[in-house]
Amino acid sequence: MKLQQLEAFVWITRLGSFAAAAERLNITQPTVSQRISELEGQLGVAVFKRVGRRAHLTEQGRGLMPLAEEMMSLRQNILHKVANPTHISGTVRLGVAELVSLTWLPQLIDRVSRLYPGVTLELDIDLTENLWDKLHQGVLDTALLPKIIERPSFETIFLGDTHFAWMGSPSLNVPDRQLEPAEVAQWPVLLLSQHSNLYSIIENWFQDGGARMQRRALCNNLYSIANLTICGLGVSTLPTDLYQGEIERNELTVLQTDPPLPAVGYWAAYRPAESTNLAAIVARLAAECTTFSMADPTQ
Amino acid sequence: MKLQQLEAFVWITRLGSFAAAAERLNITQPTVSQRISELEGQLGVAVFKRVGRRAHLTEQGRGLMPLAEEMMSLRQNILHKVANPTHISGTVRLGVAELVSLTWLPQLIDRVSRLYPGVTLELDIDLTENLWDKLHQGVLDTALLPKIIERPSFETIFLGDTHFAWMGSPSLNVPDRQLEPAEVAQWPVLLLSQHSNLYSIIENWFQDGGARMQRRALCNNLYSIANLTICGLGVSTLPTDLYQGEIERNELTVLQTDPPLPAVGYWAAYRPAESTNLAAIVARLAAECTTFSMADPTQ
DNA sequence: CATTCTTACGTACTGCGTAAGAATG
DNA sequence: CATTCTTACGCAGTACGTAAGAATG
Repeated sequence: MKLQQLEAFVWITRLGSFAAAAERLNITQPTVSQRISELEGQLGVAVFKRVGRRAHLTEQGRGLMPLAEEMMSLRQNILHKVANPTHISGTVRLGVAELVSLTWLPQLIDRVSRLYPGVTLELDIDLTENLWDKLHQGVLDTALLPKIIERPSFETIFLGDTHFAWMGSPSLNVPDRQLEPAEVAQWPVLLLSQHSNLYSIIENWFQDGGARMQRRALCNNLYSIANLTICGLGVSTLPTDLYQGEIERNELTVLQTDPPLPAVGYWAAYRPAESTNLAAIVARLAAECTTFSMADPTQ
Repeated sequence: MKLQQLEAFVWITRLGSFAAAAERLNITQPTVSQRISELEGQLGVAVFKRVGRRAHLTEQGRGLMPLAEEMMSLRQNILHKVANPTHISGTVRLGVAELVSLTWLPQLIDRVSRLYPGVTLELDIDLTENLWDKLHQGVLDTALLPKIIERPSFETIFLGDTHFAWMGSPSLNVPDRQLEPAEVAQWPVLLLSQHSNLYSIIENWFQDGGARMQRRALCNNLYSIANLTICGLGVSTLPTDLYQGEIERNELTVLQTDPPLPAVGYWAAYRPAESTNLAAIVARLAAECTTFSMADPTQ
């Protein structure tokens, strides 16, 4: 019996098909078949019943699953507790909300590559909802994103709050006083796509203020939104920390609003019994990066 | 990281040398070296410090040991709980007190080979003390023997009591009444060797009765002692069940003694976290055999 | 100098991917 | 007919044993 066989078994069970497990493990699907048939041969029992083109767990398979998962987590335990970080190698599929990609991500990558030079990060920058979906599907190991609701099937680590403010080009001649939602609504709004977390925050902000926004554009790319804002095409909600430079150079003006925009909490999420607990390592490093950068933003 | 590597590591640590682990695992010593250097390479830390020609655990090695042992026992857990017994294979080194070899052993072998056809038993019939030593050394997986004192490092399963009686040839003209130790001492005694459990029992029996025996012969083989007894060379303590036939055929006579000989409890002993928990399986089967045979001695 | 671990090397085998096949919805 | 698993086959890397070497008590 080999660890690889159990690993294949675990991922087939989690993802529901041999093919999905193969993709997840970066091996071909026939190889997954082979690992399972070897496992079954050595145990002397079938762990999957092949009904049609779908594989379901047999009774024995259901018994095996918790033990195999324990095996996987024990392996990772060994790697954590006794292995030299320099020699840990593997790939972490890291989903990143775009805002994070614009702030802490470079630090995180730097930190990972210094502490775990053998670890490769596969980045996927996407919108919040898509990231959760991919986490569930097992396509991602870890995601850095705003936590909307509790997801009991994942561990989460708090990363930090990000503060947003309405910003616009100085050419908009924004008055230097508190503005209410209805006043902000006089300018067209540049928004992140509906799948994003920020979209619903802004929608609520206007709704609660009894105003209706005029959407100038939806975009799935925050960086582009900032550019469009600088060009004077409308107002948008941007992270204040990130655009401090533009504000000081008078390329962007902050709109003082009442109520202010709520702070957005960001979290690292990962599967608790991750086959590679590199997922957890990266999540923890991410948390370190943000506390670090919040204490000393120049770093 | 592979299970084989951890297995080698565990056995080196238990037995204290690469060579001993190699013998234990039925592989060559260079192969053990290779497995360890691979393990160390993949963990990026040395688990043994090679001081002189002796290998001692490093700090990381000490951390690894409990995790590796847990891994081994988890593997065996899987084999037990989900594997088909017919497909379980391996070798169990079974130490057997000679008395057991003369009574339950054939049943045990039969039972093992019927339930676990893939399992090979390597029998080692020896005296009690030697069996304990070999268990400690890791040469044996399981031993069936009288339990003299508590051995906290082993699990034990009670097998049953065996009753002994003084026996002699009818040619000795044993009187048909209760004999005291001093009277038994008139005949020369045929004894199991000093390393045996029976030896000390008999020595105590005479001592407590205030008598001194005349030792005719010490032998490490109970079967031979029985033969010598039948030939009239002296008296000996033999298991009553086993020699019922000889008694009925008037080849042996039972000496009625006061006090009678104490019953001897037999136990199966094995390492708790045995790398192959086949050790535990065999111990349990042994227990089943004896209860079986005591309920129905014809089987 | 015997014991113990390491290194070197040849061989046999295992495990993977590609490609083709079978089954199913 | 697209999707999913199985089978067949060839190649490459792995893992073992033998043999020789180094170190030590």
